[in-house]
Amino acid sequence: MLRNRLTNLIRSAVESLIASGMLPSEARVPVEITDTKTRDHGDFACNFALTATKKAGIPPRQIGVMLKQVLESSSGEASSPIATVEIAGPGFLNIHLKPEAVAAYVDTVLDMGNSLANLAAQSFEGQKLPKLNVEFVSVNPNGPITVGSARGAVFGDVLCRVFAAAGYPVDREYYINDGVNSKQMRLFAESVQSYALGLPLPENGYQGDYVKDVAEEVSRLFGRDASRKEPVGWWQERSQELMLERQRQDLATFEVGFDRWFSEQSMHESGLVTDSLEKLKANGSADSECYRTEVVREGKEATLEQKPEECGPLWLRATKFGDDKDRVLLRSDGRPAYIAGDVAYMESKLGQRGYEKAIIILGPDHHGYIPRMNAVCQALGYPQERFEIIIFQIVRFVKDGKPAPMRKRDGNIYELRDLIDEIGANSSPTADKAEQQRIGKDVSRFFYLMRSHETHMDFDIDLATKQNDENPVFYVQYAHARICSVIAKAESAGFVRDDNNPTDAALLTHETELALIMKILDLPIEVARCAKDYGVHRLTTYAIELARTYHHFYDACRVVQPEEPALTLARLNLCHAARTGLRAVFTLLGVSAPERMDRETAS
RNA sequence: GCGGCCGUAGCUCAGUGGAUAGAGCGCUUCCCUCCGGAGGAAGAGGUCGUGGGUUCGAGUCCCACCGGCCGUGCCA
Repeated sequence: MLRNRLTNLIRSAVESLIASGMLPSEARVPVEITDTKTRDHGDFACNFALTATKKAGIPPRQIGVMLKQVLESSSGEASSPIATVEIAGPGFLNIHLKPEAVAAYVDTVLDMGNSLANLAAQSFEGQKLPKLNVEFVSVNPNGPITVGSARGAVFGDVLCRVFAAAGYPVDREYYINDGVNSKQMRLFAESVQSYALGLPLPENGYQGDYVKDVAEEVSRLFGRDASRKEPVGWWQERSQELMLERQRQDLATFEVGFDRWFSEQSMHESGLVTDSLEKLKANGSADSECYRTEVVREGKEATLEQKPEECGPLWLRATKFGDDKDRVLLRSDGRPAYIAGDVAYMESKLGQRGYEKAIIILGPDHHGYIPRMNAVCQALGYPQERFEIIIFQIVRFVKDGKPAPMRKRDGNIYELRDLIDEIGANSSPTADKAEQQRIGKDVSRFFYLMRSHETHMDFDIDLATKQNDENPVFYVQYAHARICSVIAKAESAGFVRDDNNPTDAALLTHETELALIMKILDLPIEVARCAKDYGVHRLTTYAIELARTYHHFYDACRVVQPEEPALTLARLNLCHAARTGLRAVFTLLGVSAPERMDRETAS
């Protein structure tokens, strides 16, 4: 919007200088509008003169002078938002905007309403955006959603919300590792069975309350005596189903949802696994020749060596596609290796179901996976650009200032649901369960999202559960509650926003008013950037900044003033616009927008 | 060994190759005749791990080193 207009203005100014011969055509470098750090540097800055100086062969300040002339000569026209241009430092153009041009955007924001974030799509205009499949979480159905996997869950969730706002068609998917031959799933089933029937736990069996929960649920649903007679396969099916249900519930509480829960086993049954392996054999990427290829490194030299191997397994020749070693697809006895499912799954996404790009979000223990999966992608004949793995880094849990194991005192795994419940109970002891979960969800989501997914993160459990004032989500939500309160106050004084009765936005001239408008307008730009570089944590920073900008405005400008009805209405509109902006970020972050916040006073 | 990530204020961390490096918490002051004080204003606090390089310009990009965390399977 505002930035686009400025970019276009400067671009055409450059063109006119080139047309009149004052700039050589080589000077046609991209125009970039940047933020300024202080008010002294204007509302926006442009570094064109600095970036173009070399190609133009003209000193930066001289280019600046020419641009200033062109831009200011047209600033008298009503369509130009530019008031003045200054040349500063080595050759920055500091652009000062007309206050009324900024103020006019309040109406734009109000018109957009809930779809404000969708303006991000403007940054991708003219681009064909690929149809995306984003797979994330995908925790094995033999364990709960832990506080560790929760990081990937919120990250993936918000990333998908951002993609959608930016205009990408996107489907979210959860991969269920439910292969019937899985040893781990069998052991899990046996463990559940032991708990349910009071038998001794198998060696290395699964322990913990969640296993007991599943066991009790099986007994409740099917009867202890009836289930006693059932074979392990029956237990496997039931315990897997119930475990998945628990995961689904926890994710729902966390406001993370999926378009599709995709079963690994279904691909074995439908023949897709076999078909995909045949495809690899047919195109020469897989064979059962009697050798094994490995990359051998000596210093910086790397060579491919073929080593003798007993005949039998079906090999994916992954080394052809940059992997370190070839991978077994079918074991010597004909049973598929795990990666066979991955091959079929890739084929399902990029082939069968026609997604133009598949993204997988994985934890830090998976980066050995990247070259392997890239090889799978290429072996199936798909270009590398159509597949991407995003790794989020580890969450380290800290308690009492020391690294803490991911288990609670009673030895149970720290589940996401425990975290949500603890935060909610501590911050609002007397609220009902649903309200506590809402608070726990808001705080934990925000906490996870504050850090970049690609950096390590210390999760201080004491901090998150006890000292809630330190969590900025309350600061941000308070701004929203405050706006609601002001709007209610205005209403009781007889001031109501009315689309049919336009207000005079030009009355908004105070520096904090203009700063607030410009901050709201930044939202679509932030969203577009997130869609490009996946840095969704910046949305939390943005939310805090927007809240702060509102508090500044609130402090400096009184909204409800019966003796100034026109100004009151103009400021009321600004409040609505700010609330629109806050709600838009909240929606992206999956954080609620409470209209009032009542602190429980600790006695 | 190989690979990934990190090192910025006392603590937890932001920071798009741009000008005087920011925020929250903590610390020291101040501000309700006023729409919610979960707020605002001011102050103290920094060799951006070290050393080179790239360029008009580096916390940001490249290389080396130091320090920390993690991963490295014919497992699923």
